[in-house]
Amino acid sequence: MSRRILVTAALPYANGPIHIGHLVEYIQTDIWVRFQKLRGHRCLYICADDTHGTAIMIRARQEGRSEEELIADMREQHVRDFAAFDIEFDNYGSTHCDENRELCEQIWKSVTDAGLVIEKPVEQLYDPEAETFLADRFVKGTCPVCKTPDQNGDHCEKCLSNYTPKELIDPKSRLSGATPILHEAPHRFIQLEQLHEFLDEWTQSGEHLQPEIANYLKGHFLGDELRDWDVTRPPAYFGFEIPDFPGNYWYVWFDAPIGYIGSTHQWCKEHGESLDVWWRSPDCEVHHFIGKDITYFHTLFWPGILKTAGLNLPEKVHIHGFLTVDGEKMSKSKGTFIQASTYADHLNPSYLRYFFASKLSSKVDDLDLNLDEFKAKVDSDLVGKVVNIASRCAKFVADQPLSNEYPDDGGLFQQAADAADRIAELYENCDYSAAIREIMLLADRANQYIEAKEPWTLRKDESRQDELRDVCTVGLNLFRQIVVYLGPVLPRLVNQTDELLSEPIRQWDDARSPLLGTTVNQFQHMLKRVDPQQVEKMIDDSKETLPGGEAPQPSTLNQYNDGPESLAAEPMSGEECTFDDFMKVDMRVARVVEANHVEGADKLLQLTLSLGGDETRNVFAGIKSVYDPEQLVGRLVICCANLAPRKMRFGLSEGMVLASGPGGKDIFLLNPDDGAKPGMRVH
RNA sequence: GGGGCCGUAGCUCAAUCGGUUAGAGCAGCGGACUCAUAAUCCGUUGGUUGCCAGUUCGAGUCUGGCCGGCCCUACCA
Repeated sequence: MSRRILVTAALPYANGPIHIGHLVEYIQTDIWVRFQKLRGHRCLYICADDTHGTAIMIRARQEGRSEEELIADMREQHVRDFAAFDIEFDNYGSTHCDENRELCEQIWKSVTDAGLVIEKPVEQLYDPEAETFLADRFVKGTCPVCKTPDQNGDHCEKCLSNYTPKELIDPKSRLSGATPILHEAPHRFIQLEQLHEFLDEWTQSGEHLQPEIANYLKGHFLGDELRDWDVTRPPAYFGFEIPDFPGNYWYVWFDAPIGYIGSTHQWCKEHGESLDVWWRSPDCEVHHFIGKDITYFHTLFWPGILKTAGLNLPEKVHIHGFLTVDGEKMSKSKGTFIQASTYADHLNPSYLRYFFASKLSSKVDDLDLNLDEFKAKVDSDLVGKVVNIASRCAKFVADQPLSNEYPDDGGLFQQAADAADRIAELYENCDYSAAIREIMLLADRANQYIEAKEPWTLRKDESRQDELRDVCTVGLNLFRQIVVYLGPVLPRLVNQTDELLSEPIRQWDDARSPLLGTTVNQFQHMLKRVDPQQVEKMIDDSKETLPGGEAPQPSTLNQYNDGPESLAAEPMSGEECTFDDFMKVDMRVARVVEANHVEGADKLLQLTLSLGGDETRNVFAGIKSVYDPEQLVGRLVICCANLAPRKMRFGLSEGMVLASGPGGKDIFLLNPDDGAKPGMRVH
């Protein structure tokens, strides 16, 4: 029975390039879609760029062009990157399109009519110069708890405390540097709580979500009242204006998932189909593939909206974990923050498709790209086992036809044909790694068969040429079965096999009947081993392209705009320091009780530090270029109190004041947060 | 602080409802072969299932505690 299936992958944000972390999802989804199509189902792979929000607006301003120009540019890059990895969308749209706007309006009307929308005033910091409200991460200031300057609007890196931007001391806009003003504006909220009962049932039914996700929702959200969702933004904002709320815009997270439908609508218009067939039909299964970071939106908010608007609920939300590289978070400094285009410059995308497939399961676990394992797996499985089968058979029958009758192979072909359902079920359940294991088992058996039949011996005997042809007929048919099963993962290998055997693979069931009498063409190399030098180059290139380049992600990594210059100027020592080593250095809070110029010294100031009580240290510090003695008296500093005393030209120095910076005008004394007392040890 | 997930061979992972002697692949080691991209084939080493207790005729699996890792959340579950 043929199914109608609509598949989506999460919409990448139009604020940065695609990297290999993104690719886990798009490849996982692409494999699933190709699998469904190969099985003969009607299946659409829908995606789009997510284009709205403050970040896009700000970036467009910084680059001096319109948002439309920016997102058109990004979309082009994204499309190119996806194509390089054989990720084949049926439609790749944009949330900034007429179709999406219409759908937003319709759906908004539905949730409004259902009585879910409520208006409440929201106080937020407003940048009077940039004329926009500021999201928390666009405000900086001094932490209200520990008084550390230059902290984010909602969270202090130093003392890890959370607060609201309103509490921030001396707040500044990151956009214009202006002091933000507290403004109140009306926002509209969706009262998700009204759908609580439905969401309980839908998430806990066991049919739509992985069990760990259902548990997570139950524990984190559903046990309590669901919070109202703020889904509108006052100007200025790049998005769609709301018809019944003039001057205000839908929050990007409202129109982003609707983009799935908007993009489908575009496809429908092009193909003369009705949108209802895909989104308002019990006969259509909707499947979303997403990363675990956006679980909430897709498992609570989004089903709630769909339900209210009378649209198809997802049959399944497939959630995957994050990608790590060599066991760690992707890192720019280590060169493991690898962009799709950088990868494609050096390595064959099929490798990555295969590697991801061999690691992916239906669980939410993170997936590790260990580069040694990557090479070992591709070399051993794909080149050594799979392609090798064709490589060791094809040349014996090049430019000749295969046998007209399928020879006795001891049941091998039938055995592999019987695996079709089992492998299909594994693909269907997203247990790709298990499917790959099954398929590799078939490859092992095929190699064993060839080993036993020794076609290279047969070739030498004129009287056994029919036998040789039979052996190759078996070998190449076993190879072709494997290629059918790997087809969703490796479309290029399918094409190469089509050419070799002059007969295209069209469907999953091609694995059930052998190919006979077809002419075998000259064998061409299908896949090379992974070149370790290229892997290295890719890592090197990833180190170079990022600093100063375009912001890859609106993540914490770059929202502070901290460049690598300081670290580069003074690289890490690379030497490890044990805890005991560290404890040998006795650092103390100290108060500067006296500070004087030193006659004849160009850079030095003489400081008298008090460690409390009678304990003092005489210290010469090279900070004259920046600090006046007057401003130092009374302040707290950190000093090393057990540094061996050193006789200097101007006297004995009994310690060292801690400061950072390259020198000259750039010297920054360390100071403890309020509350610290002279004499306290620094741990 | 609270919660979730996880811990099985050197590495990556299996093991149905609690059921026989915990299995594969890769790596390693020994051999064979020489068609094939230094590929392949045969054989083989390798385990206190993180630790401790408990339930049970029987525990990798269930319960409690501890250790370690990842993640989510935060004067909330």
